[in-house]
Amino acid sequence: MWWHQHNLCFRHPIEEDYSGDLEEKVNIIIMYQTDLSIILSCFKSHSNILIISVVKLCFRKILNELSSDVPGVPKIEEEKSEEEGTPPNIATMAVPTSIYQTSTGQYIAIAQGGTIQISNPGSDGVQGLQALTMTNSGAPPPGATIVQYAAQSADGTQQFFVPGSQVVVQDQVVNCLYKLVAFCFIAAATGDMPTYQIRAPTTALPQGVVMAASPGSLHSPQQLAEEATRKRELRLMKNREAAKECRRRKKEYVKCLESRVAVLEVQNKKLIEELETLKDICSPKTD
DNA sequence: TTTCACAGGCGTCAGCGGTA
DNA sequence: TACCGCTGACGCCTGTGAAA
Repeated sequence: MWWHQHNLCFRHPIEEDYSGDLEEKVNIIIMYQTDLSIILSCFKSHSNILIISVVKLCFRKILNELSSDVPGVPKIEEEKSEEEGTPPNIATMAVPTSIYQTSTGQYIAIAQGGTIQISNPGSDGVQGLQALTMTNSGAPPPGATIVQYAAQSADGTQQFFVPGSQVVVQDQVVNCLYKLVAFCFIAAATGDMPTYQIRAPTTALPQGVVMAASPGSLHSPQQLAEEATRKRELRLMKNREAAKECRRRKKEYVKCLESRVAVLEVQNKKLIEELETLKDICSPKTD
């Protein structure tokens, strides 16, 4: 069977594949899922040549990726004769206008029309499973950006607002979008949209805080010392609140990642089952 | 009941990056 | 350049469950 002739095997990502980092776990699962999706789509198009090429490409990438991180996972040698350049019959896809790679290796593709596609290291090209569309029209709060999220497995498109001030630059955009994606995965999985607030930076002082006089109005060393003490207490109080908020966000983020892992593992299992079924159908009966 | 290990939360400090 | 917010790291405190 070509399956085994090409030293390919399919298995669900196991715990040993992960180094314990939750984000890495999510990325590895997405990687598997993306590649499985490509393989499945090839299966459905009944092109065995295409299947072999794509499967080899996908799994060499997966195994080589794992072999660099996980001891005991063998590398698959490059087969330049087949893989160099774009094979003439290999699937073609719409190429977005702009592709960026972040410092974490994620690919961000911005297509015409504003759709943002997120792909991960090890996935093939820019065929991301997530798509985000950002627009600034309509009637959202002033300065806000509408973010539409659509996943292949989601029933419908979710929509929510992100304050304009939260749209920052470079990797922070990626982090922000990834959190939104994780959040929407849960929403898509549970079928409802939980309450979620991106809080605007507070400008009001907490109760009990008294604004100090300007330094120019202080004269004696005692007044200067009191001013320094007030400033320190104010700074400590603000930092205390910031630390609480930071921990709350971190817990929420970890919960999102854990939920997403659960959802992706279920989806992976279904994809593998579907793949096994199609494999039996497509395999020669003599094998 | 007491002791101990562990987890989780909190306050603080330090360092980094963004901003005016 | 000073200021500010965010976050990792550290130490402390408290609650909890298991073992003696």
